[in-house]
Amino acid sequence: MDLETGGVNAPLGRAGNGRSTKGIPVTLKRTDHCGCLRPGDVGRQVVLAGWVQSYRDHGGVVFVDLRDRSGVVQVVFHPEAAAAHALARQLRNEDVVLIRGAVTARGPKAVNPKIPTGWIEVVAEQIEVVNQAEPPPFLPSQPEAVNEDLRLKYRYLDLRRPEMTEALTLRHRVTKLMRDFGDEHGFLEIETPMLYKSTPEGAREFLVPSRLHPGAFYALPQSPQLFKQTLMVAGLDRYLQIARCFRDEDLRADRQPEFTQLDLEMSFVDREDVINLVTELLRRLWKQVLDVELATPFPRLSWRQAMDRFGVDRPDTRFGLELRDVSAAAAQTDCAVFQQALAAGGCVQMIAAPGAAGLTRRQLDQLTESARQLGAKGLAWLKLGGESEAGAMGGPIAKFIPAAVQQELRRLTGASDGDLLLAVADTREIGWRVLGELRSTLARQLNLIPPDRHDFVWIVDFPCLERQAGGRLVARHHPFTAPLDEDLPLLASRPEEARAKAYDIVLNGVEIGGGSIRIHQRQVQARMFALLGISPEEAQRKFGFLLDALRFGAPPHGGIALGLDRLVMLMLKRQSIRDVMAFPKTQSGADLMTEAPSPVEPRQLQELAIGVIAGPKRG
RNA sequence: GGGGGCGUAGCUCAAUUGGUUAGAGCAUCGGAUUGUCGAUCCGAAGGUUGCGGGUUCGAUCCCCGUCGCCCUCGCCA
Repeated sequence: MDLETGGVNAPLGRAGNGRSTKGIPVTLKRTDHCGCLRPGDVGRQVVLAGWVQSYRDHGGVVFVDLRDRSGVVQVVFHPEAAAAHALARQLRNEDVVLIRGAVTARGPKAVNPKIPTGWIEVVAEQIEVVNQAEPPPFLPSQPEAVNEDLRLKYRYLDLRRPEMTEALTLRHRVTKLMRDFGDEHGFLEIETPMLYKSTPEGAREFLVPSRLHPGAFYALPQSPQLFKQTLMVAGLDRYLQIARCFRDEDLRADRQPEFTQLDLEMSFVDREDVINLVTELLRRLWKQVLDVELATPFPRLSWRQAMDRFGVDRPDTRFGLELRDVSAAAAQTDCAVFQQALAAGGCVQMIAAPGAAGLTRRQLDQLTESARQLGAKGLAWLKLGGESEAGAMGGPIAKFIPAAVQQELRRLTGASDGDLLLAVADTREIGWRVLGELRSTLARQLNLIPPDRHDFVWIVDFPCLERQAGGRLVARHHPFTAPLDEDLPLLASRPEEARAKAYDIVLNGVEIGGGSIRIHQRQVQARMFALLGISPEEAQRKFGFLLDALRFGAPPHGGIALGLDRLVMLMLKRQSIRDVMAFPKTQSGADLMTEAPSPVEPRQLQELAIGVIAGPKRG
């Protein structure tokens, strides 16, 4: 090939904007990826393919930063390669090019230590401009953050950014490892239907009209729960799926209408088997993807311990500020709010905020206000030490607390001078809720959360059931969760106290997965439905296929689902699961790139026997 | 459904107490430039201040409505 021709391209005619590159044949074939070249490649002839990230035209020498998925490398055009040089001078951001040249060591003064390829550059001999780009709405290399709605509209530009490429790459490595791990442990990857039966329990469903059955609908699955149990009855023993799930509820930074779970189910196992397997999976993920060695087994808390110590069932164990029940000490005070709460059968709970005795009255008022919004009647506070002498207590209620009880409170909470005690006197549940929330808020405010911690904890022994405001019992996990064997008798007498063979895995205060051992006996399942107020007819209508399956030889089985998006988000320390999904939706469920959801043709509705009551919103 | 924040040039932002011709950096276009890497230098172009209404002599600024995005409570495993 003639090095002087610089390829087959005619001049680009950039200024005239007659910019078609149609009909120009591509003759070069890629040999290497931009970001992978190293000093060891010096001397090699390579062909690179990628996008122009920036160009620096010095009149003579021209530099082009060429980017592909692997990274960026600097390409140099010298005037001696005249044709290539002439084309290079007309390059613009995000043009797509193929470049042939020699990998060359940079001179000592020309090294750029900021990029991995900064010790070498490619001296171009030939360039083919595959496709010219119009000036994009934003540049993938732009240092300032771009509005998220713009990023979502031009997602293909956004995904060119290294952070996004990194996220999708890591996500791929995570799912690949999950599949490999499952394969090693005897799991079969089995797909389950997306067009599914509507079972209006739990989350609101997306409905899909059936053309062949006018007036009837499929639902998109909230999860493959019932199918995976059915697969166990089928004797497939171990099932795994990277499963898409759909829930039509309001969105958050960590919630999308469609999201992904690692869903798995195993036969002839108990709780320990599932916990051990998932612990090993997580240990391996952190080791092989993040190069972090996790200490296993992970700590384990019963649901009740988690609530008593942290006020929530997904405790962030990276910091202290634990709740303490100080009811016994509070009973020995003359404090009216304490006495009233205790008399009403409630309790007094406290947290000790280290070094927070210096909070201003205004800050304390704000805490009190948020406590009220969370349902408390108020928030009592005590400053230890502070303005007065060491060992003293300050605050509006301090004078009602005898010295001996003050000492007892210090002992119970582990607080000392300079700390702040916050107390809620109310029902136990409100105390949990309020102090659990304040605990997180204070930890952030007081900077008590250590970075770079990976605090996993298993939460076990959840209550099976929960009594709703109206007095009705509902399943806390789902109605197929088996009670602990020793708690089976409680179902008849005190059902709220029965604990379940359920487990959640929590990382840094975020629930990343949950599962249970399922009921595999029809009689137990029938009792559970009865407790939940689901009549046999209703149960048969909604879950008949599973009840049938339980009659024909169901093995004991159980499983878990891990939220893949949240898991990857935490691994990458991103603030939103949208940043670890290729094509996420906005808070109102819109896809700004494709403009879904959109109105449809009347003909389509007619075919589906659907009438629309309210029209779509007008922009 | 409720609460809060944001919306100004293609992008990121500024604009004094409501005041005269709405500015800057990047991107774009033209020119210069042989070692840059957020290149540099000279020049140019670029605005329905999300949209609609109101108050005012005068609105980017104040008020009402509306649309969009984000955070959050409710909701949701």
